[in-house]
Amino acid sequence: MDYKKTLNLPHTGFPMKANLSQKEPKQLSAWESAELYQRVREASKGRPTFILHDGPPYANGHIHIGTALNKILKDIIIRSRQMAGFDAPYVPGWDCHGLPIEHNVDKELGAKKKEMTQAQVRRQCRAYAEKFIDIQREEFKRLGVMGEWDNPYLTMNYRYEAIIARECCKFALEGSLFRSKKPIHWCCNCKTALAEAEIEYHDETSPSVYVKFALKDDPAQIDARLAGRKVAVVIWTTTPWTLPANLAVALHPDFDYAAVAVAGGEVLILARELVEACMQTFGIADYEIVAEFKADVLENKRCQHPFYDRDSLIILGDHVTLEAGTGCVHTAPGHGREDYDVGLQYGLDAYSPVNDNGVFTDEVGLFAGQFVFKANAAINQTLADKGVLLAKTDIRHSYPHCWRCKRPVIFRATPQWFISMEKTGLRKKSLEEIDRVQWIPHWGRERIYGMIENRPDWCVSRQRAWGVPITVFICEKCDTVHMDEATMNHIFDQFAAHGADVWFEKSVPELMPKDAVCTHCGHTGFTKEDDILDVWFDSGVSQAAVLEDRDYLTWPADLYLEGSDQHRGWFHSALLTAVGTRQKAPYKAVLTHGFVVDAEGKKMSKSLGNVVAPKAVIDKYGAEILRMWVSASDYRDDVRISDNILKQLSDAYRRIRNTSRFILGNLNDFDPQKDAVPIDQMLDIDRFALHKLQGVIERALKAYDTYEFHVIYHRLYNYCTVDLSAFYLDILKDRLYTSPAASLARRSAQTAMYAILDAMARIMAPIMPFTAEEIWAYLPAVADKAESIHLVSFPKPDAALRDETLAAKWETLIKVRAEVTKALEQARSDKVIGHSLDAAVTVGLSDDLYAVMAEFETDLRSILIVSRATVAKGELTDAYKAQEVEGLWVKVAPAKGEKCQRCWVHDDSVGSIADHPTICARCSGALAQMDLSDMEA
RNA sequence: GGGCCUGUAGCUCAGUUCGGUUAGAGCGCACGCCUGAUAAGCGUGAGGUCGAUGGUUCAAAUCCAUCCAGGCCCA
Repeated sequence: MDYKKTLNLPHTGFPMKANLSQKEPKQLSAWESAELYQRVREASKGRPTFILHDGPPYANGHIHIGTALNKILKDIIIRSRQMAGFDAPYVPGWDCHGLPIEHNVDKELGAKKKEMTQAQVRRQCRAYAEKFIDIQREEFKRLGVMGEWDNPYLTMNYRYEAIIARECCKFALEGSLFRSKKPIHWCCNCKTALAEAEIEYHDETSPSVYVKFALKDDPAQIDARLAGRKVAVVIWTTTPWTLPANLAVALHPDFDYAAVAVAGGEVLILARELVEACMQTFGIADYEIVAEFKADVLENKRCQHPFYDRDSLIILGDHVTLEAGTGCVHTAPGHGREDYDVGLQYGLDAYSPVNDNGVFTDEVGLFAGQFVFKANAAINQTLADKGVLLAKTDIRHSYPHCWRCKRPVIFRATPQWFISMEKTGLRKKSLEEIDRVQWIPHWGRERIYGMIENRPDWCVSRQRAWGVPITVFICEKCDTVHMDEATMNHIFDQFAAHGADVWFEKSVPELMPKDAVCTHCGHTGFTKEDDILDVWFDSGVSQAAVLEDRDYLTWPADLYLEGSDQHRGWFHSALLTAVGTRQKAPYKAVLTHGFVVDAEGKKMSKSLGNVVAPKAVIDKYGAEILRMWVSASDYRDDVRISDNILKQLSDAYRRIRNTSRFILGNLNDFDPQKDAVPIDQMLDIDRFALHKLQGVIERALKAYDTYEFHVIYHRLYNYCTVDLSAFYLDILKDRLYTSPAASLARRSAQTAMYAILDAMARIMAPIMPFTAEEIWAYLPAVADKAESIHLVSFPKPDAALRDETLAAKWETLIKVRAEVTKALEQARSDKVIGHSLDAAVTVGLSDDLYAVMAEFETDLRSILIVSRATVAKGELTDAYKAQEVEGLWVKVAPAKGEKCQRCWVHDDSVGSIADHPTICARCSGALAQMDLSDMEA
């Protein structure tokens, strides 16, 4: 007789090979046609909500691995909050306006753009954004991210655009939106402002001049030795044309400066460290340092402008360097970013007497009407004539050029719109709100606090085409900004109906409410502002346009989750727009993740060739493995990815999958409703297994709560390997296979395994939605079993299944077992045994250990997976002495008796049973309870 | 250059808050067993100057300083 047929071997249709990359798309479309997301929403109606508000990715290009990390983390959180008992809707969004899209459309259009209206260009940009929204939407869905994909929020939706305008108007209404001049890159040929991304750097030859600025104040105040002398501060510049706009000379607060006496009794001031080099440049051999001092003695002293009758103030700034020049920096706040920033601190005007063509205005007198670069020569001549030009050479250096016409650009101050950090207390209130938010990790608080504390007013102007305009009107007569509730609502209604395009398509009277009158001068003629809002404003107000505008969401959000760069980006703009209009932070908690780096921890870049594309990972391993990668990493720090790491995860996946498959195979004849064994009738080891499971559940739920997913991954994986596969399931095989199918012994094991796999599947569901669903489908049917695992809740730890006393005994037994396996291994290498069932084991125990182990003696054979196991008191001779446990000796000998052909245990009873001479008494007893009619045939 | 952060076995992570016995786990690797989870399963073993240096202390992966490497954001 073939006794193998009398065994209950595992059977399941659950495949060993996952074939993820092929099967995932099928699963996704099945979920989609079952409208799973909608069903989850319906099922969780009335529960407390958990709102994770999605930060909108930019609708340009394909997703990259960092976007995948971000979206998968969000999905894990959404799914886990959902399964923890919340109603957790997910509304994804896209950021649609802005320069990069306009830039790419520009490239596509080429020369055609010049013949198009702004409205036509905007339509092209809209179509471009739509295309990439569709691409990215499919890519996100492929990651297994579940959400409201058919109704995402888009910053270019008409209603969203209307809300952007409305929020902008609110800042104008309360008076924190104001106009001021600020230098920007300007192309004189294209007559347009340029963003940093539109600048290319090329080498250029410029004049390099050293100019004396005569000190007007009494030099004795600086140093007594300078009393009565003619003193001048020496500056260096490569843009003489900016000298007409000079308002100051900047020194570094930490540098030493020297007063150098030269021929004729004149004294020159410059950085101590640069004296020698400069004197050489000036061709002055005969000089003497008469005094040295720190820069602060010069602060707020006045110099004479070299060719105008006005002062140039001496100021201090950290941007001054000793790399070139004199350590005294010519400062024209209207023509340089650093000059402007330092000028702000001294209340200097962003003076910029240059028009759109790059030509000096009439204000400058001497050089009016000249193109700035051409004026360099005339200015240098004037300096020479005035006797203030110390040296002049040419220099080749890297200089910014226009990306389109390739000509050198200038820095020029033009009117820009700002949101004041001070006028309505925006900075102070934002800082207070920061302390009401939970920052995870906690250092996020320091990071954003420092930024808000130090940032300048928010420049919201962009001289672009693709975006939402700054919707304010300006009185033609008195230049006053016009904004009131009626105007705000009028703009909102028109934008909501037609989009922001109406601003460019309709006339001012059409855009304003009837009878609008300037509150300042009573005039009724207005102009509209042309500038576009900074796109950070667009996404910043998503808290208003999404959270507040959809009735199933809440304001503030429970959580914002983005990369740590967003402390300056979205977390920042969302905070300012919300505090400015609603006095509160738009989020209760902010979670940040690090960046994806390569195997060496280096950032990914095309030039290094270390970029990992999500699609490549999905095609090779499946989205599930990518998701496991996300869950296995401690994302608060930077996250490494490499083929080696993915391969490791792939191995781990197979282990989890196989463990699940083994359990499913052993549950094929198990109906939990009929066959489940009550806990008090279950075998000890099965009860111990359920006890351990409670710990796993508890740990996992806690980790989901604190967003520490790598803890779950490690716990789940270790549980599968150590607790289940190498211990519990290995021991169970004998009982499962050889006991009669419906026996208590087997049903007890099945009861435990069913609880284990059910819990495991639920715990892994947020991380591995595909595999969890697959397991769910194969789990035995019970009444009210949900169609999808994504409709059910997490398992709840059950105190009734815990038994600490039992567990303590088993933990001791596990330590003993570990020592026995070592002894068995030694016997195996000594060729005493092969399989552990070839062995008979005797353990010698100290009194303490014996007290625990004696009651296990009956089961010890099966627990150790040997043919015979006996316990004895005290030391054994000729035995293996335990290394890790005191008072334990193990003696291994070949098992006596024939090997039972059915259960493979060596036992004396084999051969003694007449009907079945090749099997043991235990097996023959089992057979007696079975219907053998099928098998014998 | 400044702000914030990170650095524990080949890999992914514990341990660092409140210093205390030979620094842990799993994977991978090597070797062995099994062939009734089989493109599976079990076991044993080797692997770390805890980024470096200096300091505080009876005692440092843990506290302090400096440096090195890397990341994000600024300049």
